[in-house]
Amino acid sequence: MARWLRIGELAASCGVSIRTLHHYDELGLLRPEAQTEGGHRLYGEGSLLRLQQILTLRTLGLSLRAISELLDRPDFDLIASLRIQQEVLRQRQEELARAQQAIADLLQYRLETGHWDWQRVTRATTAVRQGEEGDVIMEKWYSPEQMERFAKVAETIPATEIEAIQNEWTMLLADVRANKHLDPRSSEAQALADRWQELTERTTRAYQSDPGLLQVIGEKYREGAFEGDLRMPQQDDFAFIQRVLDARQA
Amino acid sequence: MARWLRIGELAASCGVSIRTLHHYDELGLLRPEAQTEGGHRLYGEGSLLRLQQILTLRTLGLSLRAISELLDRPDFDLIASLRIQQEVLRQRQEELARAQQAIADLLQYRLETGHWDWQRVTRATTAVRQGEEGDVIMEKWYSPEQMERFAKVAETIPATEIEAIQNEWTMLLADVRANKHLDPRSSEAQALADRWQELTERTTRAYQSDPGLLQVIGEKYREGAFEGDLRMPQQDDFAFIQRVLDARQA
DNA sequence: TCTTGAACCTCACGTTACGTGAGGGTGTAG
DNA sequence: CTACACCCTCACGTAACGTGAGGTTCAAGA
Repeated sequence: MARWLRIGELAASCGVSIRTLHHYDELGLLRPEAQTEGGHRLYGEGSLLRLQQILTLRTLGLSLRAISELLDRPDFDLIASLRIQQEVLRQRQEELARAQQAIADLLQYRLETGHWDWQRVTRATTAVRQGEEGDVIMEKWYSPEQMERFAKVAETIPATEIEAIQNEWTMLLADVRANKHLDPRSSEAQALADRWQELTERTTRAYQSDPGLLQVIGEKYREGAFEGDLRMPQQDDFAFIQRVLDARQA
Repeated sequence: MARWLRIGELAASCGVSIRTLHHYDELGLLRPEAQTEGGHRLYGEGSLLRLQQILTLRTLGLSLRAISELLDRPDFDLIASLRIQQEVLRQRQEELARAQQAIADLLQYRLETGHWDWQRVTRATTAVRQGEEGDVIMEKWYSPEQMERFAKVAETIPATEIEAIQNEWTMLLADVRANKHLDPRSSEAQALADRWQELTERTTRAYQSDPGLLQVIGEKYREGAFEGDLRMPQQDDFAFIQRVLDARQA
C-alpha cells in the first residue's frame, strides 16, 4: 500500500482543482480517508477510484447529489458501473455522430440549393442536445435491475471467457471484412459462416445466466445502436453471413 | 417566408425551455425579431439558425458570453462555423473513444490480476475530462485565422467539387480496405495505388487556395487525430499504399 | 533547531446558467 | 364576449464551483 496523497497531488493527478475537492468534501461526496495532525486532508488510493466514478458520472450529466446517492447505494457494484460507463460512453459517441451527420446534411442542402431547410436546422439543433439529461442515464442504466444484471454477468462468467470471446469476435470480424468479396458458395466463405455460428453459440452460452441481458442487447441491435462501432458486428457483416447461409440451402 | 414563431413554439422545436430563451433575450444573445402589440416575443427563421449555433457551441463547452462575442464578431462566418462544429464534434467522439478505451484497459487489468493499477485509474480519470474546456476550442478553432481559412475554402472551392472528392475518398477507402490482402505487386493493388495518387493530387489542387489549411490538416494527421474515423484514411490504409508503392520500385 | 517558502486551512462572497413560482396581461377559438 | 392556453415581468432559489483574504502547517535546508 502506497503513501497518502495530499489534496494537491490528488487534484493534479486527476486534473481537477483543489477547490473542487474541498467542495466534494463539504458535500460528503469524497471524504479524505485521514488527516495530518494539523488538519491537512490525506487521500488513499480508494479515493482515486471513487473520484474516477464521480468525474465520469459527472461528464455523463449526473448531478453531484445523484452521484452521491448512487455511489452510496448498497447494491452499487464498481465493476458493473465501469461496464455501464463504457456502454454509455459508446452511446454518447453515436449521438455525437448523429449530430455531426445532421450538420453535414444541413450544410449539404444549403450548399446545393443556396438556401436553408428549416426542418434540417431544427434537426441539427435537437440532435446536438440529445443525451444531456443525466436522469435518463440514471433510470436506464443505473436502475437496480440493470446494475444487478451487469454485476451478475461479471460474477458468473469467468473474466477470461469474456475476454476470449471478445478477442474471437475481433478476429472473426476482421476476417469477415477482409473477405466480403468472396463467393458465398466458396469453402472459405462457408468456413467463416461456421466460425460465426460457433462463436454466436459460445457467446449465448456464456451470457446464459441472464437471458434478460441478451434480450436487451438484441433490442439495441435492432435499434441500430451499434452501427458504426466496428468492434461490433455491423449490418454489412450480418448480411454477408446471411448470404453465405442462404447459399448453403441452394 | 413562413410565419413568426412564438416563444413556446421555438422552445419546443429546439428542445429548450422558455426560461432559457428569456435568459438569452436578457443577455442580448438571442433577441426576438419582432413582437406583438401586447409585447409577446416573435422569432423568425433566422433566430432558429442562431439558436442552433448557440446550442451547439454551448454543448461544446463555450460560455454564453463567449458565444455572444463570437456570433457578433464581424468576421463570423456561419458556413465556416458549421464546418468547424463538424470537426470539433468528430474530435469529441475520439476523445470519448479514448476514455472508453482507458476504462476498458482498467477493467481488463483488474479482471486479469484481481487488483487495481493506479496508473490506469488516473488515466481513465483524466481521459474522461479531456476536451471540456471551451476556451481551448475557441482559440484552436475560432481564431480569426482559422475562421478565415474555413470561410475561404467554402468560397473558392465549388461545393460540388468538395462533395465529389469526399465521395471518391469514401469509395476508394472501401476498395482499399476490401483488398488489403492483395499482393502489393498485383495489378489490382497497383491500380488502387494509382487511384490513391490521383485523388490525393485532386484533393491538393482543390484546397490549393489555402496552403495553410492543408498544413493544419497534415499536422492533425501526424497527431493521429483522425485515427478511428473510418471516413478518413487510416494508418493501415497509408501502410498498404506504401507497400504497394515500394513494390513498384523493386 | 530554526527558518522559509510552498502547500494547505477555513470562511465568505461572487458567478454562470438557468429553475421555479407569483401575480397578472394577451390571443384566439368557439 | 368569454374561456383557456399561452405569454409577460419581477424576483428569489440553486448547483457547482471560482476567487480572494487572512492565517496555519509541512518539509527541506542553513
